Amino acid sequence: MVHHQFAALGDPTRLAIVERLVRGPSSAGDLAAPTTLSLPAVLKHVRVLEDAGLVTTVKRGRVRECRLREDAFVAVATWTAQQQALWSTRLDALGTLLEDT
Amino acid sequence: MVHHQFAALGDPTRLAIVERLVRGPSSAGDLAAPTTLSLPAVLKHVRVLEDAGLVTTVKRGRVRECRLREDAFVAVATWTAQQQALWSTRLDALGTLLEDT
DNA sequence: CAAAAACTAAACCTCGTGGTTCACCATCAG
DNA sequence: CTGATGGTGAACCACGAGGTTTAGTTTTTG
Repeated sequence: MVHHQFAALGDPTRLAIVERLVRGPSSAGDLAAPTTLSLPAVLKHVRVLEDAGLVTTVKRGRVRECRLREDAFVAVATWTAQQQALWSTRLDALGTLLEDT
Repeated sequence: MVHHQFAALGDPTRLAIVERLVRGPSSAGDLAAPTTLSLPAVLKHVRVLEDAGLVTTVKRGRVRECRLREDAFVAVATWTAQQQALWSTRLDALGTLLEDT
C-alpha cells in the first residue's frame, strides 16, 4: 500500500529528514539539531517514516541511529513508473485509434 | 516543492482517483460514482490534486472533465531517482573508504 | 557514585483535513 | 418553458496530525 509512503513524504519536516539521511545515517538528536522543533516531535516523525518502511532505526547505547531504506524508494519509483507506463500506453492506444478514423 | 505532490498522493481516495484517471479522463461525477463519498467531497480531492499540479480540469458545458498531467509524475520520479542516486553514491564512497582501511 | 546526555512516555492543546448537508446556479433534454 | 442533471459554495462537525511540556529511564562520563 504505497499511499503510506507518499503520506510520510508529504510532510516537509519528514522530507527534510529524508534528504538529510540520504547523506548517511544520523542520530535522532543530530536530526533535531538543525530544526526549531523539540526532540520528541522529531522522534515522532522518525517513527512515521519507520512505519512507512522508509527508515530503519536501531538503538545503540543511549543513542538511536536512523538510516534510510533503499528498497522503499524502489517501491515508490516502481509505482510512479508503472502509472506513467499505463498512461502512455493509453495515449498510444488513443493515437492509433485516431489514425484509424 | 515536491512535498505537495507527495501529500496529494498520500490520501488513499486521491490515489484511487489518480489510478482511475490513468486509464483516461473522466467527469467528476464518474469519479464519485464508484465511491461511497458525496460529490462535493470528491470535488475537494480533485481540487487538491489540481493544486498539486497532478491533474487538470476543464469545465465543458455543465460537466467538469478531469485528466492526468504527466509532467507532474516526471517531477516525482525525478526526485525519487535523484535521492536514490545520492544514496548509492554515498554507499560507493563508503565502500572505497572501507577498501582503503 | 553522581551528574549530564539522549531518548522515551504521557498528557495535553490547536488547527487543518476530510467528511457531511443544504441551497443554489447553469445547462441539457423533452 | 420545465424539469432533471451535474456541479459549486458555504456552513458546519469530528478527529487525527503535529506540536508542546514535563517527568521519567538508561547510558555514558568524570
